[in-house]
Amino acid sequence: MTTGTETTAQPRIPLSKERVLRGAIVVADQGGIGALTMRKLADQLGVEAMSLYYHVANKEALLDGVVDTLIHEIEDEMGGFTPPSALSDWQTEMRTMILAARATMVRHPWAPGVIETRTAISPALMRYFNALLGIMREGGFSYDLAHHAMHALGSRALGFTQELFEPDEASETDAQDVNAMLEQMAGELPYLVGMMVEITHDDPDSTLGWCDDQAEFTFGLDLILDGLEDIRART
Amino acid sequence: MTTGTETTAQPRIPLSKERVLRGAIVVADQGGIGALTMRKLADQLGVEAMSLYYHVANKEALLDGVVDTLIHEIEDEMGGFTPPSALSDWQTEMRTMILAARATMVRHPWAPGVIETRTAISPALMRYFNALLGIMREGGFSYDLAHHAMHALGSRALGFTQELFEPDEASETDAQDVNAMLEQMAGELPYLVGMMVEITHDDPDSTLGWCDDQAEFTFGLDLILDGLEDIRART
DNA sequence: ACCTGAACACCGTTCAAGT
DNA sequence: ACCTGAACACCGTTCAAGT
Repeated sequence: MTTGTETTAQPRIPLSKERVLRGAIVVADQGGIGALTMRKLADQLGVEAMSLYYHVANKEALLDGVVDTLIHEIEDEMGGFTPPSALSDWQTEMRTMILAARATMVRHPWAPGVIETRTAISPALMRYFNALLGIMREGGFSYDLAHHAMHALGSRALGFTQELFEPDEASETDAQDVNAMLEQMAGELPYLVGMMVEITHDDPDSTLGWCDDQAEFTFGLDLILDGLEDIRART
Repeated sequence: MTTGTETTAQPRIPLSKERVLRGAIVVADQGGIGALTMRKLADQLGVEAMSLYYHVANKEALLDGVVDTLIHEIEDEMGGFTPPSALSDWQTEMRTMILAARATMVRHPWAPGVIETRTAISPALMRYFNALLGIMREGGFSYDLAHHAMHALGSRALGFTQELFEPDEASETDAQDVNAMLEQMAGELPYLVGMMVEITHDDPDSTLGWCDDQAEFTFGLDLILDGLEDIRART
């Protein structure tokens, strides 16, 4: 009851589902998805953990809501998932939309992991997909091809991909360590070592974390979009 | 000490890292990844939870080992990740290898989720990648293009993709429910509804879980492989 | 209507101790 | 060398109770 400065949490504003969801995003942004526990979220909101259950059924429902909020964020930034403008071709419209989604994923690196575990599809996500399908339909796709296209894109449709070789960000292996390691593996893994040697040679600064994620993302995206356009034009 | 039948666990065989890892795979296969706790794994092995820590540093290390074992399984099935045979083109070799990996993922549906969370790369996975790179190199790829290719494939290189619209397997929504739902959404989501109507119309049996995963996987895979071949042939 | 305290079942993990 | 018991810090969640 001290009238001291209320720095982070203002206990006066009553809780609401929206405040809970926004709080969850803040917690995950600051501490990673591991920090998003009911207890820590409650702390962040200046409340007891059990109060959250009044606004959200359980943690799964919380995560569902978080994803929905995030997609909503993309929608607002784009000024709504508007119907295709017919001002440009389907491919550039699709590219623009997906890269906008990607920008949000880059701002919330923990989001892909959460999205992957959802079993229900959020209403906002349905609107997003509807918009992508609209772009393809107006661009001359059959529903059948558009359906294949969604599968082919997979998570890339939402602006992220599952990399298999995620370089360990924690271990700051420098170029020298890498070279020693490569030397050792060269016998068993000639092609892998060959690739890494060539790439680190072309770019002296690069180490194991050598990849330009944005460039690789657009390379893969365009590869798929170009392939789809080929099929569309042929049929 | 009763000489009764030792049904599941034989406490006589001493624990070993291999037995722990194989046990973990059994537990996950039977009860899903949620069932894979140190305590339940210990039960399965007829041992106390704390005994596991003698053979495995912690749960993260356990999961690292599980992934390594799984890739090893692929390797054994294929008779080793042999160098390219030069008997066929790079594209069919790549396809064969990736579809073999996929078969293992289908047998262990929880595996992709575990693989995604790994931060270290397992030795077996390195051999797998080396083999893929070998196929591409011998097929006429530059290391630069092969590198792009690995990124473009992402998790598809290991036989799985992240779908965004995973139909809820639990809810057995029948065609009638789906139609009612579609009716309701038609105004806001015309393209999404249009696609689903057409697809459920073409195949009267199909519902929300309408997709042939294997067919969609190969469609996306071939789209990427064809695109890569185009680039390779042009340069 | 909205929030809380105490309690429960379940985690991963430590550490000293047993054989 | 290999395994265990007791204990700790931390989860999500329930339920009856407070205002």
